[in-house]
Amino acid sequence: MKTPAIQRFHDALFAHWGEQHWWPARTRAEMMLGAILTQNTAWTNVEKALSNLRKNGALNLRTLENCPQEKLTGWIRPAGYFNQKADYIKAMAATLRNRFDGSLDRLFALDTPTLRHELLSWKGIGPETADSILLYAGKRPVFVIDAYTRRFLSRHGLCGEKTRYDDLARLFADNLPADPRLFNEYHALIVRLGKEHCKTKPECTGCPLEGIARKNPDIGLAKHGAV
DNA sequence: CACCAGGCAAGTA
DNA sequence: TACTTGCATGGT
Repeated sequence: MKTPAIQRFHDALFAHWGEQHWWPARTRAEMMLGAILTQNTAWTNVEKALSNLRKNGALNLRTLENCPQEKLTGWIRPAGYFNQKADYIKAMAATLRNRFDGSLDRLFALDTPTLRHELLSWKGIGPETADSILLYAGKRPVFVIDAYTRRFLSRHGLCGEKTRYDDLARLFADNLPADPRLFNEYHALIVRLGKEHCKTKPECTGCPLEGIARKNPDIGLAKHGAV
């Protein structure tokens, strides 16, 4: 199904804000830790947790696998759900060593479908976290469907409330070239839109997308401001 | 005080 | 398959 607005929205957002330089992490390990820590949690709290890990030289999976559980929960406490997330991180580190010789290079040598299936088999890694890792650490052309993306699509009448994750992902895959750089920027732009604009102005007056919504009857300005 | 924030697993019907 | 519940901190 063709939905040209998907491409147009990206172009308008990119023209308005430009490159977003995501994911904010220096290494794949830091990226993957952030992906777990940010689950249902404000990014500002994740930054505190990552800062604690960095201060203690624990932004790598070998250190994290061997450190005491109480150390780890203490460091990531600000990110919430710290008992669960500590287990997820410990399990990730152990799996990486047991099945991939502790090498992220070996993990990311897997082809995209195999790597996605592998990540989804890890405790604490669901579709959103897996796809974040695929896109931002693995540079694969996989679109991330998170709470911001759902709100964005829903507000613009491009999906229903109960649309499945895979159907939302297909909406992007079917209307964009499979370019990881494009997927990267688009998702980051959607998050920025949700964070700093639509959050404070749900009606989206002055929103970078208002003009597009006005010109396209299939989108409809009425739905533009809907929840 | 309530409500939310870049989810997921486990249990139930 | 389609709900429901627990997990937890910090900001508004």
